[in-house]
Amino acid sequence: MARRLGETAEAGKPEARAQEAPKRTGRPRALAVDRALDKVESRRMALAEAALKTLAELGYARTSLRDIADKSEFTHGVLHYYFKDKTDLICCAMRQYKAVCATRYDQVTIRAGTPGELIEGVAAKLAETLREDALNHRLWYDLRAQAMFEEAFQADVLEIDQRLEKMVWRIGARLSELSGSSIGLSPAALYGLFDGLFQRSLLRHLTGEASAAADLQDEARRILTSLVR
Amino acid sequence: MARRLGETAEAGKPEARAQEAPKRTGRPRALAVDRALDKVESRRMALAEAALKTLAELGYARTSLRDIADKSEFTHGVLHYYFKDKTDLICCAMRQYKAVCATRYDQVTIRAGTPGELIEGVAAKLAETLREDALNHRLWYDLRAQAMFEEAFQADVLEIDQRLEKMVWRIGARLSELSGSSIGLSPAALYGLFDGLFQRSLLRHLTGEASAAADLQDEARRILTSLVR
DNA sequence: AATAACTCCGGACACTCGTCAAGCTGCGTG
DNA sequence: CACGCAGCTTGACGAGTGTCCGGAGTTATT
Repeated sequence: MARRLGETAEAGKPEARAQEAPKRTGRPRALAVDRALDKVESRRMALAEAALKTLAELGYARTSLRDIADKSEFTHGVLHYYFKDKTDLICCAMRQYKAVCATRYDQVTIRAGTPGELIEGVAAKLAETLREDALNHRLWYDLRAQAMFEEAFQADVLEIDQRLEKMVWRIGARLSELSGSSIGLSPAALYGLFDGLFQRSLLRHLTGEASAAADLQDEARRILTSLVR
Repeated sequence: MARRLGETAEAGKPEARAQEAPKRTGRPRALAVDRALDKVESRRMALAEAALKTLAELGYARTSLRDIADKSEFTHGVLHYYFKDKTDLICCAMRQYKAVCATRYDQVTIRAGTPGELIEGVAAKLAETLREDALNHRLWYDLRAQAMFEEAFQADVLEIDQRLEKMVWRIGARLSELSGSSIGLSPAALYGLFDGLFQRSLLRHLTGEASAAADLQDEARRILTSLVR
């Protein structure tokens, strides 16, 4: 007989407990339970990664659960074993994306020793990102637009947005520190500036405009230079 | 018996000729033909408007042709009489949107007599737009994201994007003219700045942040002021 | 008046979708 | 060894999709 939600006290569909506190307890047999939880969590992560890959390729509107399953090593039925529904899966995928997204420019920011180095490094990194990670970024813009319609996505999107704003601001703050002059834009404005510029460049890049990355690099250099002048 | 595509030489599904040159000729009987074309065109416009309304409400991913027809005075069967397919309808709707979208700030730009008036006017208009036309704007961001996945939308989206950039630049040029000092940003950068800022504010506004519009107004004022300083 | 063309309706089609239930397999525990 | 459960597959369901078609009603032409 098949299991139903809440049928057994100990077991059951894993996502029910995956939402709960993942704390390790010192009780007997906790080790086996922990290993099981780890396995569940690693499966969830693998499926979320497949979801990200599929969404980046097809876009939110054209991605079905079967598409996602095809990109994983499982079949479509498993998705409801590890996730409550499609929304739950996509939210989980976004949280996974979140963990990586907002540190991309930190190495450049930290390593730069002069304003010029920082400006060149950031501009080059922007162009590199546009060229080599365009699909993931178009997914981000897609999901952010979806969040304007679908309440379930809003919390995660807002948090990612804030992280990105802080990351951009770290660049601005470092630039200010290295140059000794304060930049005349608020964190929100600086983020809006680079986000808008990148989105514009991404659209052009994806529509076949070959110079989009180089143009972005030039533009970023010019803007950053004028900020400290 | 039902018509098929290309069955008759003179008549046929109207969208086939709606794509062609809509020039009025001086030949006999042209008047009746012209009136028929006008009627077809007005139907297409009405349906495209229903499409825009529906898309703004539900988002691209959740909008079906039946939803659109429900918002019009027709049933779903008519859509394929006036449009080749769903993509054709949405593209037509975008072209209709295009006609209005890029003149929103021109009145403010023209009427302002001092830099302060222009800055205040633009900032106020931004906030007003956020408050009163949020749904149409989230549709725009949605469709722009879709264009990154769907080739059919790219041409129209790119053209709208260029119009918006020019509109923003008209503000910048006027500000430069009124203040006598050149602003230190390129058209692309200025557009990216305001587009990014507005998109950020829209997300916050739609997620229930009550101060989003006021914050946008303050931020815009600050930015514009610092551009001419 | 008769005929043709234009408009529009509503149902039917062949899918695809998210979801769920039943059953198989292999492993670990009693 | 037998049992039970976790993990996964397979197949089915009902709802919803874009598209197409036959026909009815209306308008225009001859």
